[in-house]
Amino acid sequence: MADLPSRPKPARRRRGGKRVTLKTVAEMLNLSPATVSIVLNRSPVADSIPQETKERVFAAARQLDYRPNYLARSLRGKRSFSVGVLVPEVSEGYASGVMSGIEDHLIEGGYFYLIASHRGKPELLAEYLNQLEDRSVEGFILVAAQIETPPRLPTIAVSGHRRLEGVTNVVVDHDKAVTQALSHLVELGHERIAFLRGATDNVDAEERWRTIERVADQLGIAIRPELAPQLVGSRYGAVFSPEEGYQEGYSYGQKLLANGAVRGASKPDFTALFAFNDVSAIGAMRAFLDAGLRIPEDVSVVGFDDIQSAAFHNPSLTTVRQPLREMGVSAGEILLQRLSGRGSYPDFVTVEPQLRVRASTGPVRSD
Amino acid sequence: MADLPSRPKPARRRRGGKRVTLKTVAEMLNLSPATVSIVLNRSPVADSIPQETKERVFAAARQLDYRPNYLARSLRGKRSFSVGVLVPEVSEGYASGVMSGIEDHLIEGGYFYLIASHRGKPELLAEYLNQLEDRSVEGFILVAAQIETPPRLPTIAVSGHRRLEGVTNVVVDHDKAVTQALSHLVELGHERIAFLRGATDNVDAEERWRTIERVADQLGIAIRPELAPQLVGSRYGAVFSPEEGYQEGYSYGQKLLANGAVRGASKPDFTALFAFNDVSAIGAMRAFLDAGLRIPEDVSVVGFDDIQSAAFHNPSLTTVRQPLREMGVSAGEILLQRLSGRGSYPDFVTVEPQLRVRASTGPVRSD
DNA sequence: AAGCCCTATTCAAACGTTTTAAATCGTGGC
DNA sequence: GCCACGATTTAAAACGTTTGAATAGGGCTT
Repeated sequence: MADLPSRPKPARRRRGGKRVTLKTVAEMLNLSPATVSIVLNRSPVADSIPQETKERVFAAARQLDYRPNYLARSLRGKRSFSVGVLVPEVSEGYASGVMSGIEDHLIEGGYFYLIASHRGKPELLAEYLNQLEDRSVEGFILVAAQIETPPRLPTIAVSGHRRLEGVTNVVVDHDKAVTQALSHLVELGHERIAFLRGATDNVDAEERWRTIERVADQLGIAIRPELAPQLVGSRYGAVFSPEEGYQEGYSYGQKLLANGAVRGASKPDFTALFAFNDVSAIGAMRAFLDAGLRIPEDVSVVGFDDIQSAAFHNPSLTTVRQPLREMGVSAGEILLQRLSGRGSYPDFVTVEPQLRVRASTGPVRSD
Repeated sequence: MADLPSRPKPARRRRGGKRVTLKTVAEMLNLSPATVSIVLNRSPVADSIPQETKERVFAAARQLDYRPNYLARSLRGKRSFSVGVLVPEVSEGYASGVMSGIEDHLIEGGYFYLIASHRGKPELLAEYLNQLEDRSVEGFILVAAQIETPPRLPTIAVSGHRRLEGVTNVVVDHDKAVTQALSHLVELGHERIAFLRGATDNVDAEERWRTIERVADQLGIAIRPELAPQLVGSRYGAVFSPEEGYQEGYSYGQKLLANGAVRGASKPDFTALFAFNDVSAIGAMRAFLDAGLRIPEDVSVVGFDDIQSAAFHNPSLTTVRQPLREMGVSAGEILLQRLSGRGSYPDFVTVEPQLRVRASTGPVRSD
């Protein structure tokens, strides 16, 4: 790869205008295609071929700029060196974060990936799984996808949750994530905390909420249902767009202010918000600011994910970072391992969250 | 597609455990694979096949859940129904915006796409172009990629600039974009305007700057070199990351404050900034805010792109929206047309920018 | 009855690999 | 002079499809 740029312009087509194939190379050397193939692939049988012949083959291949035909090779060898990646929407921050990591090991390992957006629709997801299988992908990486039945091929689910036959789940350690966030608030003196719960169609929502209930209980935090509304999400059929997420966060922020309103007081009956994700946190912050509240003096806000803009918001957002890129890297890596087929594979791979303390959280003020 | 979910679980493998192939179907019907293929593909020759036979074929195919093997079909037919997409980095906002549109028509047209990130490195780009060509893609879509020589396959360049043989460029109308932005500032009374120029490795930088010089001249705006520094960008070899972009915007914001400092005054010698893009605009805004300036009272800021977080920033960012998704849609559409090979194709396709006026711009104050 | 055109279907090659079993060819042992 | 043998190399099948040429049967014309 390093020497590519300096290499002279490749021929790739023979003088006749025909593609350079194994046969072309073989004819040039007065050998058979079989021999050339064996040498070029360094197949075990190549041991019995004298060094001198090998060198002739390599030289000829280089001279003609022979490039094996992938389709033919895959057809014969039943390996396509491709995997399918299914995301809700490529432009959505969570998915694109994960995607950026997927590539790392896959391409090194000689794999490329085909992408499709399922837009949260189960029927589209099913359809694409079929189409990609028809295209002979060797495995799948699913990001934020709900599946009931395991695909027929080796599959890695990023932030999946179910234990399914043949599926490896790459998940963030929710217990640690939630504990970090809530402990941070507790240390700052917060006791009355509001929450935004994830929508039912979000793969992480249920697990995370269960964890929150458990950890809150351990820390002695009471959860008041009217201050823990569940986001609706974009539902099946809608395109997942961050704009909608912000809007939803905004309106739920207003809702929280209404539900937590204290007669005669300018401040609501909670001092902190733990949102389901950064997008909704930012929307809610905006609602708080618009209502004349100060952040973090009046209300502290904690998000989840650490999307790109979280750090550059004003005020910058304290959040639990999910290492999206690393999760993508793991997914690619594990799929590669599974495809090379050595033995067993894990059901779950857990990655570590990290609390990023920024400007949106501060100590409780008792004025 | 609509009836897929309700369809009973497909067999896809025959009782023997062998894949269902054309031959399987043919044998079941006592016909030859050729006939089955002709019928299933509705090839012209199928006219001479009686309706009754056709129906038998369709029925058998459905019953066995026959799915043609893509690799075999592509090998034979020399069409892979795949295209290659090259972006700087999938998680980068510009690229993912475009990507989300690319998919629309491609998948409808039976195409999938393979993605790779060139990370701004020409040698990686060249390498991937080769690898994808080896994989028999039928064409390319390049996003924010610098190429000197045209690829061997039909290519659409999104925000390319050069006129290259075989390449269709999808570009935003820079003249309109710049005119809208600068007119807006002029209408607000701004005369002393600072700029951030795009880095040399950015495909849009040169074109946009030339346009700015021209339009500024028309509008009677003087460009002062010390207030129009050029961003350095991530240079070849670095991963394109928004974080770096923000940081760079921040430090260039500080630089502008230094260059534009007026002895004894608390405000700099410019009342507005037209940044190269939203990321640098947001970084610079942060620098201004940190320096105690108010936005837009002391300095108005205009960005470019309208990335997702522009609207939700505080203050929200006035910017020139590039219809990224639409540009992706166009790219996919045009490539599809070119692949289906009807006649000639355009060199350039221009899309319309749109000024989004938000809270970061306001009238000049003379206090 | 030969020739001919239709209709319905099939043959066989081709796409470019990989792989297994087998062919070829000295060579040395007996 | 025969045979086994190691060392090289190859023929041929297989992967699953598409397609242009070919076939078989039958009815129709002259």
